[in-house]
Amino acid sequence: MKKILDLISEEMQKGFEQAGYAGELGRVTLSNRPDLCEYQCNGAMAGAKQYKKAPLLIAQDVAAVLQESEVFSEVSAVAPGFLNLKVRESFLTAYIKEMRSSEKFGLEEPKEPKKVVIDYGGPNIAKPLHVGHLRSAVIGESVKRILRYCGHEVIGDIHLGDWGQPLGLVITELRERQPDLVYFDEIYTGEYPKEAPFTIAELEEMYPTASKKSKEDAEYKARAMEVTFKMQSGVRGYRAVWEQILKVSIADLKKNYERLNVEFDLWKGESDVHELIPGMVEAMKREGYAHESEGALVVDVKEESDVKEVPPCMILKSDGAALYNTTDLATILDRMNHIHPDEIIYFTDKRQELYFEQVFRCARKTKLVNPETELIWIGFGTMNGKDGKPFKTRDGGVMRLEMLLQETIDEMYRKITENREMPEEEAAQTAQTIALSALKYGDLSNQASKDYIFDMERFTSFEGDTGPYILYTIVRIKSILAKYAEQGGKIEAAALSDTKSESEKALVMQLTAFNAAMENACAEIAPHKVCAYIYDLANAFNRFYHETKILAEENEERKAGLIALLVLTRDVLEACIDVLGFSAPERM
RNA sequence: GUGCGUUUAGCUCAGCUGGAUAGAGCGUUUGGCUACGGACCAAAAGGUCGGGGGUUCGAAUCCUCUAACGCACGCCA
Repeated sequence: MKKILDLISEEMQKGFEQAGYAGELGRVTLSNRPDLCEYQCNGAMAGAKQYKKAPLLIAQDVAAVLQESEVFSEVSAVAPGFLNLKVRESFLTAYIKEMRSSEKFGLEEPKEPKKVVIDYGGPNIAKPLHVGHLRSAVIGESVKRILRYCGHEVIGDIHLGDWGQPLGLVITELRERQPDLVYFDEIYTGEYPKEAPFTIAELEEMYPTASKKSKEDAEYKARAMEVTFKMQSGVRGYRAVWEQILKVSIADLKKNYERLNVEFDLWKGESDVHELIPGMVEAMKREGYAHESEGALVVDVKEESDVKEVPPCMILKSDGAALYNTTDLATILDRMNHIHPDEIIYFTDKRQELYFEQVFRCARKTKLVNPETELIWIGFGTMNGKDGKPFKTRDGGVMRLEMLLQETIDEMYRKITENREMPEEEAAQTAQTIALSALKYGDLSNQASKDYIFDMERFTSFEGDTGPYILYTIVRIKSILAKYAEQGGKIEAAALSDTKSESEKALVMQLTAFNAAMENACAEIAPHKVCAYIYDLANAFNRFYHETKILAEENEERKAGLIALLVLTRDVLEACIDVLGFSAPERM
């Protein structure tokens, strides 16, 4: 169904045309002076020059022809030329009734649904998940859901880092510690053990150790590079260890992402495309795109319109080894071959901007993608601590994602058991649900591209612009609806009736803005717009709730109408938090 | 050095793509529970939108200069 602002604008356009002016002037927006009107139109001022007429006179002409409108209950022209509008309750009621009976509350399907691959998460199997991975996962997941909700076909790919130097380092460290493992016996031809020779905890500890050693000890580093090469070139035992690392690590990653309510459709990684690399590189050479420079193989990606230096995109290092660029390009090739997406969206730290610019240009130049394929990179800012510096643990180390989540859950558990009597198990479950909303809403309500400050106290608060506040509002509605059902009440969407108070009308108006808000968030790839929308909606509801008796309403017809309004509010809120990637409990 | 980003209330952030008196939350001050969840609601105080110049009837928003901070600039990812 059409967006409410479009419907209102259409009516306004008719007004302009009937009064003898151009219809396009009749664009209506939400009022920025709610004390004066509900909607406004500034077209008279925009048309003043064109018609060489005072804006106020134009506005008055338009207002005059709209006095009998079925949409507007009030149209007034005020200086210097604003058209102040109020809409009829019956118009709004008709709109939300249609919303209620429509799929996705009337959100229109896109004219041309796109096939989109979203590349997010990007953990390295040799390293533990830390807070830096949170943003990519949370934002990527939400964008995936928003696009999907809006009718696009979306494939989320975790794009594991499973083929680079970090793996070589970990294997080297393992060999240092357990040199006698059969994996490292290159004459061995038998089967390798099924059990991994390390636990996830050991694995997580080995990388930082090895990384530190390689920086201090050149010989160690050389060994690690050799090991990386052995693994990549398929030396049997090294490949078998690699498989063990992959297995142990993925099991742990799945557990962690599941707790975050993040689901990937594809668990592909760099290793999945490594066979594509030789052919791709060969083709780039053959077609004259790639050339040697300072010993390395590069593709020039400078363009004449550049105002800055854009270094060439490196395809192979001077030692002939592949690097991040190479696997990313091969991944694009792989996706084009097997998925044929219209669009690929990447979520990474914003420091990688230039890097992706190079990769995208290279992919275009070497015709890895079609000219119409959109490659979109979205960089997100750093999650900082209260001091404005990158978030650290109390003793200054890197905060592991698991720890952060657990701390948030503990804090939430403390709060709910303080306020409510609740069975142990339910409290634990609820604490998790609310903690996730706190963490995700705290992240998503900021613009992705900006750095943001992680403030546990603020995010877990039940007051203000927070996840828990949104959940509280939903739970409150559910509680009323449950009581209503206990009393034998029935829920009928058709019962929606004209609004009776200002706060009720404000709530309804906020509901009618749903499709515009969702569409906008989708078009701009901006989950924070969904957050802003539901925060306004929750506020509008709480205001309305506070001054309206619902279950105590004596007129049964009216009561049924109010209940229907509550149901719609709850459903819209839940649809929105679902695209944000969290959910609401029944009680809290 | 070059390029990109940020700068809005004490703090954390919005600002619907140029409109009226720049909005929220937290914090501060004050008021409101014999209704359905007071983990709520209402109100007040608090801003020369980093600074200068320009375009426009009209600028936080567009252009330009400038300052501070952050980031990136070939063999890391």
